[in-house]
Amino acid sequence: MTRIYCGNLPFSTNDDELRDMFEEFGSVNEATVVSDRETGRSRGFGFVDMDTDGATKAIEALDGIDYKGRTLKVNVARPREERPPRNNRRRY
DNA sequence: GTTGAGCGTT
Repeated sequence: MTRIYCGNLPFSTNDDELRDMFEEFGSVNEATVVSDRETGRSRGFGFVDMDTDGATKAIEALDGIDYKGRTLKVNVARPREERPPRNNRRRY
């Protein structure tokens, strides 16, 4: 299984649409469009978890293509960034 | 609009 990052998505793209466009290259385990937790709006990128061979094919096929006026950026995802504690006020 | 979350215990 490989995690894929898909950036520059139109705000109109949903999890299901993202899954559907990757399904044609392999079995998608999980497809998620990231939304801002505080606004509920799409952040314009998402992640797809699928079979490694399908992921490779999908990256080659989808990276750089035009999708609804947006040039998609598709590549293997980086590990999730560590979040600093939000409930810890800075104190000096 | 470019690399996800949670909001005290999985």
